[in-house]
Amino acid sequence: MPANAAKGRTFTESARRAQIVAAAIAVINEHGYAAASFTRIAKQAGLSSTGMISYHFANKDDLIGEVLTEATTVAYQFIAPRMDAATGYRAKLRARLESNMQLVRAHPGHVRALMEIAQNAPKTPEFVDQRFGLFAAHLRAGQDAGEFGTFNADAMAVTIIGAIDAMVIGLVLHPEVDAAEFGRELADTFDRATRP
Amino acid sequence: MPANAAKGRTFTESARRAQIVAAAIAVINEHGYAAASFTRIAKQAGLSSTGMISYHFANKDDLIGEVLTEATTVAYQFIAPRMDAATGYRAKLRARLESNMQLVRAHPGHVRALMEIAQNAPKTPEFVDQRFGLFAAHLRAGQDAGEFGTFNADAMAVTIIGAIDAMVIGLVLHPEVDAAEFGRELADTFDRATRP
Amino acid sequence: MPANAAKGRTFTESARRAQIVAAAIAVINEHGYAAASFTRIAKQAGLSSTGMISYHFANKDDLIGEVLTEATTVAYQFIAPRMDAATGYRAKLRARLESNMQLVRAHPGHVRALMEIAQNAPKTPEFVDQRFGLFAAHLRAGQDAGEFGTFNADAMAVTIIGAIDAMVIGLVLHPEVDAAEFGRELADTFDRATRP
Amino acid sequence: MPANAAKGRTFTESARRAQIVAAAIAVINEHGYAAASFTRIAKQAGLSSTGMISYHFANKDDLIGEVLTEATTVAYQFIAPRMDAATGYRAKLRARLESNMQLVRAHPGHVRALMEIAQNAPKTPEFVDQRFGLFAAHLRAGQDAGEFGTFNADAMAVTIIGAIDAMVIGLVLHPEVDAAEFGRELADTFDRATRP
DNA sequence: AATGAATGAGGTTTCATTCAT
DNA sequence: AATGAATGAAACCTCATTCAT
Repeated sequence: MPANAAKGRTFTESARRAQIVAAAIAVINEHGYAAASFTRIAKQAGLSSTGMISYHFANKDDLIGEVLTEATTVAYQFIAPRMDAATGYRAKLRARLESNMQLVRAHPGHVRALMEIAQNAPKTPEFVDQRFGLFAAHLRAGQDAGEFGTFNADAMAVTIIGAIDAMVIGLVLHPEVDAAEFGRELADTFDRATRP
Repeated sequence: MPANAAKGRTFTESARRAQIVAAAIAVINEHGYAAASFTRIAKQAGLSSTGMISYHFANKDDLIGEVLTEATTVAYQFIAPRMDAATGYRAKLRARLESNMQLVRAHPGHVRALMEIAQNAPKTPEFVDQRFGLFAAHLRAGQDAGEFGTFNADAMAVTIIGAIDAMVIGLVLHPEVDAAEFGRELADTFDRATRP
Repeated sequence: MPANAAKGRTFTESARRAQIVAAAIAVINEHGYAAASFTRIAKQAGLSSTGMISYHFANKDDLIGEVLTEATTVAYQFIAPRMDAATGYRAKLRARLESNMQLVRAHPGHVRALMEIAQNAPKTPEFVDQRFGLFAAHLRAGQDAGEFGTFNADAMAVTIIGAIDAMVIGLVLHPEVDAAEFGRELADTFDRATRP
Repeated sequence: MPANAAKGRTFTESARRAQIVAAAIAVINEHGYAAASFTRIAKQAGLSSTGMISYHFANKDDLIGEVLTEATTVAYQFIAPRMDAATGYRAKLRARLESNMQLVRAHPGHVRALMEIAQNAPKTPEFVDQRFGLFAAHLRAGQDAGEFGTFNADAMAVTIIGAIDAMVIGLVLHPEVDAAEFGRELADTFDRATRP
């Protein structure tokens, strides 16, 4: 009687969850979030019943939440080291923007799923707020350090996040575009915009 | 037997369509696009059955299309004169950005619906592409005129559009925020970013 | 308040009915009986509302009945003189079968409609029974006159009617087939089968 | 989540499918094909919802297809051995016709359903064509063997099939008629018609 | 630990018919 | 004589979830 039995998960249990999450990501990529029903996910995962999914996840939110966690983890593991390698708020911002665009080509499936869920799933404000908070804090710290100029950090955070997401979606939809170049352009844009 | 009877619309017919469109906008605002079912819209409009909606609109796409038309018309009528009043590509860009944020407070329902539909409805890439084309053309023309600096106009167009949408959504979700100020910040941001 | 106001029909009334019947026949030919809804018929007739149809016909059965009458009348007027021109039961049977197949090419629309209705409409047993009675009587009379051999007239009537309908449908579906030839073959078949 | 889960069917699953197919046959017999809605079939089967049917069958075509398979199987198993027992094309034709009429009394429900579906369902031309092909081939082979006389085999095939179907329907509608006798009459008719 | 079966609400759409004007 | 508007039942189908085994 799992379905999140107090988080103490056996090996099999974890494997099953991972398998289902992977299937969900695949389905979202192929058909979009709206079409990611339990039925389709089960079929994709080669499961014979949707009951299987309900057994391992408390409900759909639980599953989608896990997909979100998986996707953000992948993103984080890609972006974080690249930011760490950069020195200073300005350079870190550039690293963030450029690596985010490279991520689109490195893990297209996860990125696409992330975007679809963020846009369409009903329950993601906390996810949005968290991202916003991190950006705003970075900008304010950079301003305090004198690396950034004068601007409303909240407004700028929203602006940058929106720009990132739009460009990510654009790159996903247009695989022929040079992601690295667009990433540099994006970084240049906000480098100019945040200059002291 | 309407449902788009060759466009020749009666007074009553037009009134009902408008009423239903208004109800759809209200429902989308309250529950989001995904939950905007005929049943909910009918209830919101005080209609006794969904058959009523099907009678006046050929199908859901037809209804959503009308909502989109209505919302974009409202937006256009708000923004266009403010852009016209500005002189030069740079000033027009600022007017566009600032008025777009004022629009959020002037017509919150229409803006919210517009965003929800653009993000969630399956049939809107043309709408997206059109907006992108207009922005890219404006930027290129401004570059040719020497008002803007050197940058990839496509990348910048995506960036600006994403920023607009994100800020609009942010303002919608946070009514306490000073939209005019955020609009000015947004305009300042891209004024710096596009400077020659 | 017509809808069969005691059969006393004005000129306009009759014209309207005829127009609607013609539209119904056209729709049945294009989309089949099952798709012959009031909505489609009204559109075909260039009417702005299905109310118009309900106004002139008591209900759908009434309309379909009129279509049936119209089609059978056309068929009768084509076949009757050709039977009359033939002498004797045997020759008349041949004339009936051959002319019926020629009718398919002469009035394809009416024939198609007739078949569709006879097969699909729920309320046509009387029509079927009437046709059966006429055939059986003809066969029995021919037997009494010594022109036909010994057989169960009822069974033969059913057999012939079924053969006619199947061949009609076949000809309708295969316009390239020589209807006159198939008509002769059909006549030959039952000439042999009914020979004394 | 069945609905044709790659054909690997459980016992329960098969039982339910059979139950639903049986209910569909019963409904078609009582109310005709057009009225054989999921709702009515579910009620007939004692099921509480139409979702149940959708769960076991991919869609209505799937269900109707199964009904058709079931009915043709029953018919084949009745007719085939009787044809096999006969020697020569002429005798086999007689066996076919006579046994087909006996089948009406042996399995009235299946026969009625078969007729209703063949006539009314949209997706059955292949079924019709196949039957036609078999008959035409039999007739031609018999002609080549010198057992049948000279006639257009295609025309004769259509004729015989039409006669069969009409008589089947007639027998279904008139239970008091002696099916065996009518079967013999039918066989006699085409025995004379195809004689060399 | 897992599965197959079932459920019932909800989705959009089409339909014939009614009625006030 | 005609029309536009409305109705509500019924259609097929999909969904997330539950439960006995």
